[in-house]
Amino acid sequence: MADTTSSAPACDVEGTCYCPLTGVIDTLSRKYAMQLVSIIGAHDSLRFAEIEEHLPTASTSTISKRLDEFEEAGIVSRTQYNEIPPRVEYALTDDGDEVRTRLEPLLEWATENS
Amino acid sequence: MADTTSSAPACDVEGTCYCPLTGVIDTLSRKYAMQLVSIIGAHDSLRFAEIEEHLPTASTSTISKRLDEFEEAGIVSRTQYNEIPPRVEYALTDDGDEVRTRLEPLLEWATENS
DNA sequence: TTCTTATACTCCAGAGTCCAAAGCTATAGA
DNA sequence: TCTATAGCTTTGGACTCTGGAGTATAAGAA
Repeated sequence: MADTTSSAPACDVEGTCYCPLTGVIDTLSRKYAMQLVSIIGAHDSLRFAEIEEHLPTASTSTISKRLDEFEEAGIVSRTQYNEIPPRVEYALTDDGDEVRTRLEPLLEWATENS
Repeated sequence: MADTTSSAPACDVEGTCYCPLTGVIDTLSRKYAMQLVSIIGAHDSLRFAEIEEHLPTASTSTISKRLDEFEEAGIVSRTQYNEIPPRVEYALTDDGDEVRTRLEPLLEWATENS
C-alpha cells in the first residue's frame, strides 16, 4: 500500500484484459477438452462410444464430464433417442463450431511440433 | 467384438488425429495457462509480480507452476538478474509466440462471448 | 542494532479433479 | 436364466489446485 495505484483495477494492457475470462476458456482449460471439441467437430455427429474410440487415453467418466460441461457452456448439443439399447448423439452447436474454427490452427501446430 | 474393425487403431479421421497429443496442448490444458501465454505475449517481457497483477484470480503458486511448465515446454524463457532484491524476467520464446498467435483469435472470441 | 521493505518464489494442508473398473438401466436373443 | 448392447454413474485412490505463511537477501529507517 504505497501510493494511489494501490487499488487500481490492474490489467489495463493496451485495451484488452483476460483476467477473469470465465466461460468458454475455463471449459477448454481442462484435460482433453480441446481435443474433444476438435474430434466432435470433425464429424457431423458422434455417439459416446465413438468419441471414446477417438480419445482412448481419456477415461469414460472424464469424457462424460467434459460433455456435460460442453453442453452447459452451449458448445455441444446432445440428442437422445429413446430406443433400446439407448442411442445418444453429440454435435457441435454454432458456438461450438466457432470455437473449433479458432482452435484448429493451434492443434495443428501442436501436432506438428510434438 | 463384432467384425474385423475390432482392433483398428481408431482415429483415422480424414487424415488427422489428435488422440495422444502430448506436449504443448497438455501444457495449455491447465488452469490459467492460455491466459498466461496471452498476458506474457502482450509485453516484451514481464516480472513475476506484474504477471500476478494481470491475473489476480490465480494464486502465486499456480502461476509459479505454470511458468515452470512453460519453460519446460520451451514456450517461455526466464532471465534472472543477480541483483538485490532479485529480478527475474519472463518472455515468450519464438515457439511461445507461435502458440500465442494461434491462441489469440480464440481468446478474443471467448472474451466477446462471456 | 533491530525493524521494515522489497522481490520472487517454495512449502503446506485441504479441497477439488482424474483414473480404471464395476455397476446400472432396459430389452432382445440363446 | 444368462449374455450382450449403449450410455452412462459410482467408487476409492492418486494426482492437482488453492490461499496463506515462510524463506533469502540487503538497503534504509527507528
